[in-house]
Amino acid sequence: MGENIKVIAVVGPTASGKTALGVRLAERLGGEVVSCDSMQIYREMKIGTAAPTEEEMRGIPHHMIGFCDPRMNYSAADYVDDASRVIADIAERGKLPIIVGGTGLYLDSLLFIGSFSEAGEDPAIREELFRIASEEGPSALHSMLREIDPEAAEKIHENNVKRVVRAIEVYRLTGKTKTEADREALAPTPRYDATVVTLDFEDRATLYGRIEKRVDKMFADGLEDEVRDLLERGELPDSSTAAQAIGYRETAAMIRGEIGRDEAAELIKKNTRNYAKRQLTWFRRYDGIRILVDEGGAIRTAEQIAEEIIRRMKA
RNA sequence: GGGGGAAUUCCCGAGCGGCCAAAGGGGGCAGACUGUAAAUCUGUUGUCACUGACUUCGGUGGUUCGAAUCCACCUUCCCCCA
Repeated sequence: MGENIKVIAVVGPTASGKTALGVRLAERLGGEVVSCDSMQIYREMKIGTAAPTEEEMRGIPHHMIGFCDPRMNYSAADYVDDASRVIADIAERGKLPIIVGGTGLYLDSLLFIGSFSEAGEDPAIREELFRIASEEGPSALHSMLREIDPEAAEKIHENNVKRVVRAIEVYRLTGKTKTEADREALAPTPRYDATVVTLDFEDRATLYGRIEKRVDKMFADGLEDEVRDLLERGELPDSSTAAQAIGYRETAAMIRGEIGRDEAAELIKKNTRNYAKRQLTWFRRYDGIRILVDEGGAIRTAEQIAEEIIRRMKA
C-alpha cells in the first residue's frame, strides 16, 4: 500500500469536536472521512458512541462506521487491514482520506506499524494463562514472562495481566519474543504522509462540561432503548468488546436493575472523563498541529479551526 | 425540656496518648500502552528551601515530656425520651 498517500488525521478526546472538524476539512479539501474509533465500528451502537448522524455528515462519505456485528471481537489488526484498504481506495479516486477518531492504538497501528504478521490470538492459550494468574497470582505469570522475554517483563507491570498474557501468547504462537515481534512489526518508514491534528483544551473543565452535556443528551436521545434493543436481540454478550463500551455497560447494569438511572448517568460521565484523560495522554506524544479548542476562553467553531489548519498546512 | 451519640485531610471513612501528615475507599492529577484499547495497568494526592522542616484532625482553654486520641466549656449535626 502506498507510502506516499497523503492523509490528515484528526484526533482528540471524546466530545472535543472531531466529527464536525473532520467534515469541514473534507468539505474544504475534497476529502472523505475514515473513522478511527473502536466502538463506532459496531452496528446499532449509534447513540452511545456518538456516531455521526446523517445530518452531521453533511453528505460527506464516512467509512469504518457501523459495519461490524457487535458480537464480533474486532482487533487493531483488523482495523489496519480494513482501514488501509479504504484509504487506498479513497486516494485512488483522487480524494483526501481524513482519519477521524479517538482510538489511539488503532491510529498508531495504522500510521506507524508495518504489519501485525503472524502473532494472532489463541483463546486456549489465553484461557490457560489467565487461569495461572488467578490461581497462582499475577507474579507467577510475570515470572514466566521474565524467563522468556526479560525485556518485555521489565516494561510490563506484573499486575497488568492482559499484557503479560499477550506477551507470552506471542511467544507461544511464533517462537519470537514480544520484544522481537514488536521490533519487526514497526514500519521502517511511515505508512502514510500524515498530518496529525490534535484537539486539546486549555481548560479541562470545559471539556468535562461538554462531556456532561453529551451524556445527558444521549439519555434524552434514547440510549436506554438502544441498549435494551441490543440486549434483547442478544447482540451485546458480556464477553464482547462492544459490551465494554462506556455508556453501554452502565446502561445495561441499569436495565438489569443493579443501579439507578442517576447513578448510571453519573458513572457514564465519570468513566467518560477518565477515558478522555487517557486519550489526552496518548495524543500528547504526537507531533503535528495542536489546536486548543477553547483558546483564550472562547470556544472556536469547526470552521475557524479548519481554516487555521489549512493555513498552517500550507506553511 | 431531659438523655445519648457524632464532628478527621477534596468526599466517604479508620484511628482512640508517642511507631500519625494520619489506614482504606472514592474522586482528582500525572503516566504507560504494538491483535480485548471506550479495554488494561502504574504512580501521585497538606505546604515548603522536600531523606528535613512547617501547618492540619469543629472552636477555645487545660492535663501530659508528648494529644486527632484524655478533661472542661462552647458551636453545629444526629438519635431517643418528653
